[in-house]
Amino acid sequence: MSEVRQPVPANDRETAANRDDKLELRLWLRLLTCSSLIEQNVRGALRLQFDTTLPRFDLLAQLDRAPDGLTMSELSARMMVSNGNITGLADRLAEEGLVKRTPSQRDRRSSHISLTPAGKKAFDTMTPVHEGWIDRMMAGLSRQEMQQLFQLLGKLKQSVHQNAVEADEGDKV
Amino acid sequence: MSEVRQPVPANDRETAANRDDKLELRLWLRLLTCSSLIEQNVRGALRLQFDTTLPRFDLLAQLDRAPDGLTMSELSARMMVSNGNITGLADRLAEEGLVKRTPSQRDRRSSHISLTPAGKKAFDTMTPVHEGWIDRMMAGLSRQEMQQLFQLLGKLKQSVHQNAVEADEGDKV
DNA sequence: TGATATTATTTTAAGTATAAAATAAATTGG
DNA sequence: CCAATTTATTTTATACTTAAAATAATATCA
Repeated sequence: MSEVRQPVPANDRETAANRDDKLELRLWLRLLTCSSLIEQNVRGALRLQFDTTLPRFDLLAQLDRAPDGLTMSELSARMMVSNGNITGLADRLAEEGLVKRTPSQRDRRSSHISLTPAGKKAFDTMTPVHEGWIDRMMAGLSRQEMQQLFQLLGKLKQSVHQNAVEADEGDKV
Repeated sequence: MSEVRQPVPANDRETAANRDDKLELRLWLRLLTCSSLIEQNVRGALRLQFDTTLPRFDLLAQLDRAPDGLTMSELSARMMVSNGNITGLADRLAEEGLVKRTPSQRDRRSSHISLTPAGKKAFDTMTPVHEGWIDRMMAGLSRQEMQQLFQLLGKLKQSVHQNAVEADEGDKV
């Protein structure tokens, strides 16, 4: 009847998971929903506007913040993915001429990955646009809400580190 | 010197990304860090304790909450992954005898996926343990902090839906 | 020293994920 | 009714991701 369609809740992980579930579980599902939502948006936009992927952009971003380059292990830790994953990603980006490997002098096992000029240029083109996407997606939150969210997520992060299910080394925060 | 090692900040996406970055970006990186952390923990625990994977568990969980089963499209929407992904996952789980496809009577294009008794049993074994992992990882937050976080993430979710970069249909919440 | 352990990376195999094209069935509008 | 469109799913090709094994180099310490 009406020409104005009412907003309809999107179907996501929270759809059928509610009332009777514990707060912890609902919180996790909502956190995952938010994270996935933003990730999908960024992923799609990177593909459409720059014909690249999120892992590639992420790797370039890590390198941009580390002018002296990073080892494979450091990249693996910061991006929180497996070693083998980084090997493949770095291979592809090196093929495209965006990153280069420099063998370490002190340790012949490791090498430093860094941006090539082409890689730096590509990243510098993308990053302000990327930042705009993030700003836009968070536009519905006030400054204060963002700060509060940031602080609460900091607490959550600490809690997960302290109570990790496995690999509980006890000395990471 | 001391026998008591001091906690050392873990290296993650936030490591080199700070001071000079905008709040929005830092918030996104922290959100992604939290999400990845929990995900990795759950993934590892599922593998160690039940020799299964997160996508499989996730699909079973979705079906458990929908006793009448779900179509491929519904699963795809709720798990926020592509259609083709669901096809493959459902194929593997069907091979393992945990889910079954029932052709729809009304629409010959679609089928309903549902848990088999074996699938239900497997899920019922895993879910209380899974819930314990989540509870444990969130143990550092008070009830009130969890509620606040839940509420703020709700706002964020809404904001992302409203300001999506692409596929902005304008009628989903 | 030299055996042992640890660390850094790559390789392998399998699974997970996407986008795009293909297939097939249902819906819509003339 | 029927041509055109939309919808549901699968297929294809490629990329990403992991865990585990393999390699190779470094560190440790009796």
